[in-house]
Amino acid sequence: MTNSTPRQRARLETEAQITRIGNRMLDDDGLDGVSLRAIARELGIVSSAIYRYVKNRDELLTILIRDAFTSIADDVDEALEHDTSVLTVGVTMLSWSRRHPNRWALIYGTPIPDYQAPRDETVVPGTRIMVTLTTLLSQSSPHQTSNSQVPPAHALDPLREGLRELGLEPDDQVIMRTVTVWAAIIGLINALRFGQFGPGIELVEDELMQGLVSTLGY
Amino acid sequence: MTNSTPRQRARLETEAQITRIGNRMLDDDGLDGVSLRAIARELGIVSSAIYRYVKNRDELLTILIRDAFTSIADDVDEALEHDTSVLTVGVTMLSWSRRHPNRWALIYGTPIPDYQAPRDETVVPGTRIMVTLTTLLSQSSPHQTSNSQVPPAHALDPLREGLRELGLEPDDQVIMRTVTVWAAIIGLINALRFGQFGPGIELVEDELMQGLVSTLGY
DNA sequence: GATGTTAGAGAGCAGTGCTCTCATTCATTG
DNA sequence: CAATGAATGAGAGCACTGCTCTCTAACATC
Repeated sequence: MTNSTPRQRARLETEAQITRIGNRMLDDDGLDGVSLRAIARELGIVSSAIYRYVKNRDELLTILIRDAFTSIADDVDEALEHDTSVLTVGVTMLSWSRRHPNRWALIYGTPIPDYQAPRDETVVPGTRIMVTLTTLLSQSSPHQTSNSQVPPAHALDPLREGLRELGLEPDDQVIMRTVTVWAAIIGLINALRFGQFGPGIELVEDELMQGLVSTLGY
Repeated sequence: MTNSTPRQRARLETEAQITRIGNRMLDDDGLDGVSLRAIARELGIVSSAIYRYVKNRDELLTILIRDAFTSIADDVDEALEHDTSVLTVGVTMLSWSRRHPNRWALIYGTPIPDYQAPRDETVVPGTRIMVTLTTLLSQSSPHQTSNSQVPPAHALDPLREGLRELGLEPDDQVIMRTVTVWAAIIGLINALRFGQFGPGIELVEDELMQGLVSTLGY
């Protein structure tokens, strides 16, 4: 006896198709191109029927966001197996962003208006790389002694609490370094992906990442 | 004899009102809240009449973008008069972003889909801070000797050309340092404004900027 | 085989940007 | 000063979005 009826199988298939089409529309036309009506159209279904599979547009976005976070974190994890370094994190993320610019914008760009990320679904995959980076920076210290002063202990409380929930207990120096490195890496990629340096810069992306990481002392 | 008819004066007033309302809607509800129909409604005008004053939505956005770039660059210029340092650039931009988060997202966040910035109108105000930063970094060298290797000369050609058009001729070392510092500062502010570190981090924004700039060697 | 759930159709609401036509008001010019 | 032409606004309409509600038909289960 099969424990799945034809209807159940059809539903799973349709759900998978929806996320597939959604991801494709995101890649092709950006977030604005992701339209529930267009997906329904492509499924050969009337527009209202799509709501049998997806509560609303935000729920679809949550799926796409989770997918993207997972994809980039998987890439980073795999790359770190071959070479465990901050630079590897940077260039791997950079490479991923080059292949999926719209997905990058979805997870690291301007927050989507009115969208509220459901903690349970996106927080965990969304923090994977940061956790990895924190442990990485806990082990290796920077080549240059960074003279960055640590702010008053209580100021870092909320951040420390957030990291504790993820199973980490780094000291304040490491927290500060992590935040700095994190912001710098994402900032560089954002600046590149969003074209803030004008055209032509694509040719030196990797060199810029290398320069940045080495400037940060890693 | 007045060189302006009542009609001309009314037009100027209406145009000013449109940008005023547009800016307010941007501040209040983000870019998605900026709707031509809503502006027309507030002007007591039928929706189609708004197109007598504004070619289309993109033209309004161009105005808002130019305004924002000018505003933040003015702030930076004024702050630098009192204290000429990289840190001042960073904290001033950070402070501006705190006061105008939606305007910040407009100019430094994810590019607006399908929007094409008209070179003549936005490029000049949009590059003011970067030009300032480049000259700043041309004069003062970093405290730590950054061991960032410079990429092959031709790779920086497009960037060098862009800077030349703005009246600058920095050497490659300075270009690399500028790009790095620029990306790091914007990246940190983006990460803060876009809530990538979770809630509670607002309390240490300035300290983070201080730490970042000092880590960069300034 | 009756019952209840699920998938889908279809109409409709409110909102957006934008275009086109028509009327009215104003400014300029013969 | 009267006529011409430009500027302003009204109104209807198109195409698109997310989303809701009601109804019907297919399917699964008891």
